[in-house]
Amino acid sequence: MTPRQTSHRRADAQRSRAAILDAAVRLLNTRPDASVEAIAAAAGVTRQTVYAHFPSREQLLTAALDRVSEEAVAAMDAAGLDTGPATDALLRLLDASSRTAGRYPVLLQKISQLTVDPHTDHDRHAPVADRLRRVIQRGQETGEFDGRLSPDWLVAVTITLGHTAGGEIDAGRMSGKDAAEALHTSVLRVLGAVAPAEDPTGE
Amino acid sequence: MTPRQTSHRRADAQRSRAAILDAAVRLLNTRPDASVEAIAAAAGVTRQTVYAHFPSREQLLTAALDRVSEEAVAAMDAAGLDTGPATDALLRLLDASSRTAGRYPVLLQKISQLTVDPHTDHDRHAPVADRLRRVIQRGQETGEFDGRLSPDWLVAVTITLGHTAGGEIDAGRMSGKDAAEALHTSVLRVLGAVAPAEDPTGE
DNA sequence: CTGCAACCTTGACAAGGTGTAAGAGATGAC
DNA sequence: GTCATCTCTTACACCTTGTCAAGGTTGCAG
Repeated sequence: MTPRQTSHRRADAQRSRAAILDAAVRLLNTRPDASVEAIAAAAGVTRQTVYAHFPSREQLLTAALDRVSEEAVAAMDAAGLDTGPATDALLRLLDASSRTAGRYPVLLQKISQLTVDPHTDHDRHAPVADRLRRVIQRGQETGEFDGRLSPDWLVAVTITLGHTAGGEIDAGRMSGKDAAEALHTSVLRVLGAVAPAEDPTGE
Repeated sequence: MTPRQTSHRRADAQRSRAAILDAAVRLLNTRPDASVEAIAAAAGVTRQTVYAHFPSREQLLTAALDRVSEEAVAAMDAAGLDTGPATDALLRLLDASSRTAGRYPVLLQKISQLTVDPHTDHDRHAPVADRLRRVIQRGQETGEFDGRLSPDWLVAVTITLGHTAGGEIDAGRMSGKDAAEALHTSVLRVLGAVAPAEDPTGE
C-alpha cells in the first residue's frame, strides 16, 4: 500500500502526495487542529490515501512543517548570509524569516510548539538554526557581536524573539512595522552588537 | 448538577474540586495530553464528577493553569518588587518565577502554548505580566533601564526568554546555572540596563 | 495496445476521546 | 432525621485516529 517512491510507478503518487501536503499546509494554517479527513477532502483524496502516504497524523504535520521550513531556508539563503557585515546579514535574515513566517502565522505559532519530542523539534529547526548560528558566530569572531553568551543560546533566543514578535502582530498588539523595529533592536541588544545603530529604520 | 459553590452545601464539593485540580496539575505536568478520565481516576473521582465541576476539558486546563499562576504570583509578591533598585528587583523576580516554573516544566512549556484563544492566554498571564511591567516601568522611570522599547514589548520578551531558558534546561542543552546566567544577561541587555553588572553571579 | 503492478477508493471496523443525560445512592447541613 | 446537594453508575451520541480487505483505475513497460 505504501507508495515506494523510489521504484517503478510514481507519477500520480507523487502528485497525490504533493496535493496532500499542499492542502495540509493550507488548512493547518487556518485551523491547526484540522482532522486528517478534512485535509484529505481539501486535497481531493480519501482519508485512507493520506494514510497510504503518511503513517500517522503527526508525521503528516511533520512533513507539512518541513515543507514550510524548506521555503524559509530558501528565503534565508537568498538573503546573502556571508556578504557584508554580520549585523546587516543578520537583519536581512530576520526580515527574510519574518516574511516567510508571516505567510504561515497560525501554523508556525501553534503547531511548531506542540511538538511532542524535543529533539525531533530540534532537528526540524536545524536548517534554520544553522544559518542563524553561522551569522552569529561570524559576528562574534569579527567582534561585531559580544562573545560572552554561547552561540547556541543566542540562536534559541533569536528564534524565540522572532516568534514573540510574530505573536504580538497576530494578537493585534503591535503593527508589523513596530514589531520589526522592536525585534531588530532587541536582537542586536542581546547580541551585544557594538555601535548598535539601535534603530536604522526609525528617525 | 453543577455545584453552586456560593450557596448552601459545599464542603465535600469543594474538597472534590480541590482534589481534581490537584490531580490535574500533577498529571498534566508529566503528560500534557492526559485524558479527563485519567485525571478523574487520579483524583479518586468519576469522569462525570469532573464534568460536574468543569464544563469542558479546556476549562479544566484553564483552572489548573490558574492555580499554578496563583502560586507564581505569590512567589513573585514575596520577592519584594518595590524595594531596592529595579535591576535587583527584576532579577529576584526572575529567580522566583524560575523556581515556580521549574516545578511545573511540562505544564508550562506545553500547555501554556497550545491555548486556543490569544486573549484568553493574555488574560491568564496578566497577573504575572502586571508585576513584571511594574518593575520594568519603575526601572525605566529611574533611568536604570532604557526607555526606547515599550514596556509591553519588554514584558512579552522577558516572559518569552524565561520560557526559552526553561526549554533549554528541559531539553538538557543547558544546566540550570548556565540558563539562569544567560537569562539574566540577556534580559538586562534587552532592557538596556545601565552599568550592566553583566554577570553578578559568575566570576 | 495489452498486461500488470502500483495506486486510489469504498466500506467497515476497533479503540479511545469528549460531552450529555437520567436515576439511584451517599453525604453533609440544618 | 430530613432534605437538598453532591456523587456514582450506566448509557448514549458523536468525532477522531488508525487498520484491514477487496475491488476499481491508472500509468508505465513491453
